[in-house]
Amino acid sequence: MGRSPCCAKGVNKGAWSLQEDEILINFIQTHGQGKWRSLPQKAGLKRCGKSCRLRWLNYLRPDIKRGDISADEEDLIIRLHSLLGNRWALIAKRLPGRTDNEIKNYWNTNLAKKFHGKKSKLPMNPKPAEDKKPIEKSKMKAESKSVNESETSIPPQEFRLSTSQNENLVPVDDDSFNFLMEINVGDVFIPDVDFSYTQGDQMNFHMSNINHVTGEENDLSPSEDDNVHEHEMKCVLSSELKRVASFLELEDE
DNA sequence: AAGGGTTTCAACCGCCTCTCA
DNA sequence: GTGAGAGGCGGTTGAAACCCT
Repeated sequence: MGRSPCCAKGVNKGAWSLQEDEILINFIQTHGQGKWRSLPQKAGLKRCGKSCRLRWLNYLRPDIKRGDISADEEDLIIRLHSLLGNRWALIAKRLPGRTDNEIKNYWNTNLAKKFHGKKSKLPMNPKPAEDKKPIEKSKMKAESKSVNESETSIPPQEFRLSTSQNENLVPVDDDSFNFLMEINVGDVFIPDVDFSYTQGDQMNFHMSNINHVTGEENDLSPSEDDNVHEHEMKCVLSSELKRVASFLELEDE
């Protein structure tokens, strides 16, 4: 009947006591972390191994940063969430000392309401004019020329930022995937492009709400020219995602 | 002060992926 | 190549804290 339960009966649940915390900290300090399933028994804790892992990673780890999320951190969370979606662990990797659980909670309690249903309305950092380089549609199409023509359909699936094995990255896990933002960390900029994905033979592709150099609202509404075939879209997205992956240093070692 | 509603966040649950024999 | 076990992850829950009347 499926997998065996990860936790044996009789383990403690709920909030951790100070004594339990001390036992876990002492054990990990002397033996290191890992082997979570066997840890409770070895440490003498009446806890599930996964519970120990979670307690350590989310609360007891010495490098946990306590205190409120700063404005900079919030801004980064917003931008990364726009790019990565609910991939809290990935987002947390970009915020030293913050845990995926903390970021997830922060998003759900503070930011979700703010941005729910507000595509392309994310705050933008004003940038010097020379840094603004919206993708040109003509360039997009030119890039799509290299696409493997034999590939005719892409099943909806989760895209991966890892590019080491899949030369052609495959979007998308949602009805839409939005590059909503202009990433501004380091020297890499991801232009503010909205890729609307429609399941079927074609994707409707259009750039929207591009924050131009002047800051003026653009009027690039979808048109015939904006429609590209799915595999072309794949190529474009692949190119963009590689840039993102490179920027985020998320590619496989 | 009381109590009812709302918010917060630590912890749990269950599925997915990875690793190794 | 395959299956089992362990780790990782995102969604969800629920107790405690907080707020409002």
